[in-house]
Amino acid sequence: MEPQLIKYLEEHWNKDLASKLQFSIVPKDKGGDLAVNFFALTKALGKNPLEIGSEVQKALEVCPLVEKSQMVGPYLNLYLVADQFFQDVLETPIEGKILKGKTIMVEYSGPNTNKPLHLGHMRNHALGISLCALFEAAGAKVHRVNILNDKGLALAKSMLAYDHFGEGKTPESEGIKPDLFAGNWYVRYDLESKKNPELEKELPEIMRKWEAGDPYWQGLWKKMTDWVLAGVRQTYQRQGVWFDKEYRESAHYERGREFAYEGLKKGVFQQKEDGSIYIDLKDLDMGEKTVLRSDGTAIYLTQDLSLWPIRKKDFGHIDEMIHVVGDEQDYYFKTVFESLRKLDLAGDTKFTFYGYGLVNLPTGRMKSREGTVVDADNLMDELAAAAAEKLAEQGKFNAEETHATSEQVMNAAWKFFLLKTSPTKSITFDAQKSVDFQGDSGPYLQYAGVRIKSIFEKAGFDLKTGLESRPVLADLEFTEAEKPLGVKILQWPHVLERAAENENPTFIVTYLLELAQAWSSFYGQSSILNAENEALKKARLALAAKTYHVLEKGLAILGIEIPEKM
RNA sequence: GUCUCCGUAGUUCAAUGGAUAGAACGGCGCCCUUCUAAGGCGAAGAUCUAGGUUCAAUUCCUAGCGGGGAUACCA
Repeated sequence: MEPQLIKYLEEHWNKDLASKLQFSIVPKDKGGDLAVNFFALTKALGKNPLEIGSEVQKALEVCPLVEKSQMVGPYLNLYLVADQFFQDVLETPIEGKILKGKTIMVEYSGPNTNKPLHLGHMRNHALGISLCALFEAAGAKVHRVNILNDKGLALAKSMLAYDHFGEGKTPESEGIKPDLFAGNWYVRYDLESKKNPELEKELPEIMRKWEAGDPYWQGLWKKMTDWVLAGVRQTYQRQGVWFDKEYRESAHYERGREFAYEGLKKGVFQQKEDGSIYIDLKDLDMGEKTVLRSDGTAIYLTQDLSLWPIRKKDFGHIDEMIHVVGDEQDYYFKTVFESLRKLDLAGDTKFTFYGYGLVNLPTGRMKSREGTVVDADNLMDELAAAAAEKLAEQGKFNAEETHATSEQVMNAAWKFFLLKTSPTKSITFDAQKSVDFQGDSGPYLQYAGVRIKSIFEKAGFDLKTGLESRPVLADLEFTEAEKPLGVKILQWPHVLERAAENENPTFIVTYLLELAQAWSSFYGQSSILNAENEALKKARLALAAKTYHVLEKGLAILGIEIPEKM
């Protein structure tokens, strides 16, 4: 609607300045459907908002789009001609194009292969899933990548414990999820090393043998990482996490060493007397960062640096590389990015550290040592059980439906909870509250969608075909009752654009809540199937279908599905 | 010390420099012989402090106060 208004005003008011007008939402109960403000033009015209407003108001007097207009304070509130308004509503695009032509790589999850996923990963996943879907909805090409941290001291500890006490047990023989099984040996190491501090001394030897390719330790390593990965992948699938490509640290860390020597030869890295190699970032106030230890082994930074060229080779040009990681790694990633720049590897790629705040518990910070880490699978089970209980009360589901739906509701619950707060803020995850589906919640949004679906089922045709056979506006008759919901729908493209530009799914969450509220309020006040006349009924069905499609898209961006029933 | 993120109703969160700061939970009052009450309607309730920039500041700047986090040959 704005483009048509601007076009009209360019012709009938001011050719150069009309496009600078700012449109905004009319606050509740202010009257009007769309507001125009003139703050940006006060200097250019040397007039105050009221003067400009009345000029514009005059120009719009005979505009076919505007029923009437009214100055309220510095704003000109427009009452739009219903036909035009609702045509715009029904034609609101679901997809955006602001990122069209852009290629974005998103790295997320980054599990350690020594234990199961926990609550912290869930925030990472909620953000990773939604960022990727958001960019795609805004027109970008997205590559989802993962880095599996499958080597290191932690894994050596697990191997040691299994080697000493494993007795050949397997996840199958014990009947537990393989990542949990493997993770238990990591816990076991902690326990045993407290009893017997001597154990710790065996670790360097294990690491050395593993790196040297010793068949026994390589075999055990493969067995244990495979267990963890098998379990982690089960969890990924349950959560809707997937990747175009997974990179294993173990597969390319060797390359890091060559990489360090190459850099030294080129003169971008320096060497110390003890043989260690470092990159000088003092000019950027970041000190010196070691890239190769004095004993010649690579560190994680080196692995990260050497991974980038591999990724570029795999995927070609990338406009933006986003790392979704906890914000405590801020400094670390700054050094990675600066190093890539110094190495002249960054090209024109924009590197983004997407840091998110910690997920705390009401009792404080999660600490693996204190056993306060919330396991992802357990949490999801808990949520799914709560959902299943609620569904059972409805009494219209068989066991299979209950399971499928409770999984959908479970995913909606935690994803919503972890996305409704801005990424930069830390979250206190209250398990009790997340199980409570009252009010602002993922299930609330699903419920709104389910109620729309239900209406269409009752009306005897499904939503998809309802969309394809686009309603003819002439057959429809809208009233003021539909306006607030229409206004909300019109905002969608702007919200999508802003969320994509700011790389912030929280904007989508907030919007969907408002949309669902507008829908529920409309639903509560106006009957659709029993509307006063056929034209109004058709109009309301068309509006309901539109609402559904925006809601469905928005929820899909958050990684949330709308169940058939609930 | 330095860097960084954060500070909004009793609580958990929103708010692209613009209208009366939006929700939800909790507490209060309503609404199920009418499309699913996991819902709707109504009333109460908030910007850490002090300066500054601006016609306009929750938002930007400076200084405090309070809380996370980072400052490794860990990741």
